[in-house]
Amino acid sequence: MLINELSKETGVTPHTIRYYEKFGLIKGKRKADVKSNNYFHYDDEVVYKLELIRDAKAVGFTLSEIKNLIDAWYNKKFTIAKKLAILDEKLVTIDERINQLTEMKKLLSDFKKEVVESDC
Amino acid sequence: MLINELSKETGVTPHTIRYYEKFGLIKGKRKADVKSNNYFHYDDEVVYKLELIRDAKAVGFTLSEIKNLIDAWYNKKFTIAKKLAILDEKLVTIDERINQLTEMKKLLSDFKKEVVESDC
DNA sequence: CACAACATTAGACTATGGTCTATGGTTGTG
DNA sequence: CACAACCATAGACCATAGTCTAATGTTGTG
Repeated sequence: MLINELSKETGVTPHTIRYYEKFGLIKGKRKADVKSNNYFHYDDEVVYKLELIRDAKAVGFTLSEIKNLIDAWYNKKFTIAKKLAILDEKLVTIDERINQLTEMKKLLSDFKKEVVESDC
Repeated sequence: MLINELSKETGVTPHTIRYYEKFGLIKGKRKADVKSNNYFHYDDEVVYKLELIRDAKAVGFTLSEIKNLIDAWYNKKFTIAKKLAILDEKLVTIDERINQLTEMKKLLSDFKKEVVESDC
């Protein structure tokens, strides 16, 4: 599929898709048999990657971290040990973030109680 | 205390403290009885606010959101209802983020299992 | 075939959250 | 009193993650 279709399928604008491509997160291919234009074609793997990017960004990973993750996922040159190292690192980060969020939640809940009780 | 002491106490650089002050997150006071200089003085409330800012930033709140939160905390002009609304909103955000992180954790854990199993 | 809709690249611009530099005045220790 | 260490303001600069514009070529429908 071409960039516009990919954009519609994923909700990521063509601009941002090109930005990600330049960043090395995804890759389109030019068809050798098409000589009249130089359009990039994208497959379902790219769709899945864009969804992964969206999710990973939502939890606060930077594009560089996501690149790392995508390499663990798709780069056949990476050894199993290396892939596991990347995954474990991200899992630790996620746990830390969940802990921080839980603490912040407690802080706000406690303060909320205070505010409610002050109303007497 | 002056800005340098505040910086040492909180680990936030004087530069960033001034940036936060310009942003409206904290406020120093000039002493009326000191005429020879125009130094700002900071009290313990500011120390606490800077710690709150550090924690809130760590969980992904923007400075604008934090400003909001600090207003709920310290702004005496806000009604109790308004304070509770702000707090509830932030609590919802935190829950959403925890859910997203939990999902991402599952995704990575599953993929990790796949990688481990591929090693047979 | 005109013309909209789509494709490409390169480069300028934006917001956020700082960080650094310049300039000039103040305070405290040897 | 020299001089380092400190304070203030203003404005330039940086990275991240886009977003927009310009210039130009291609494709598809009436």
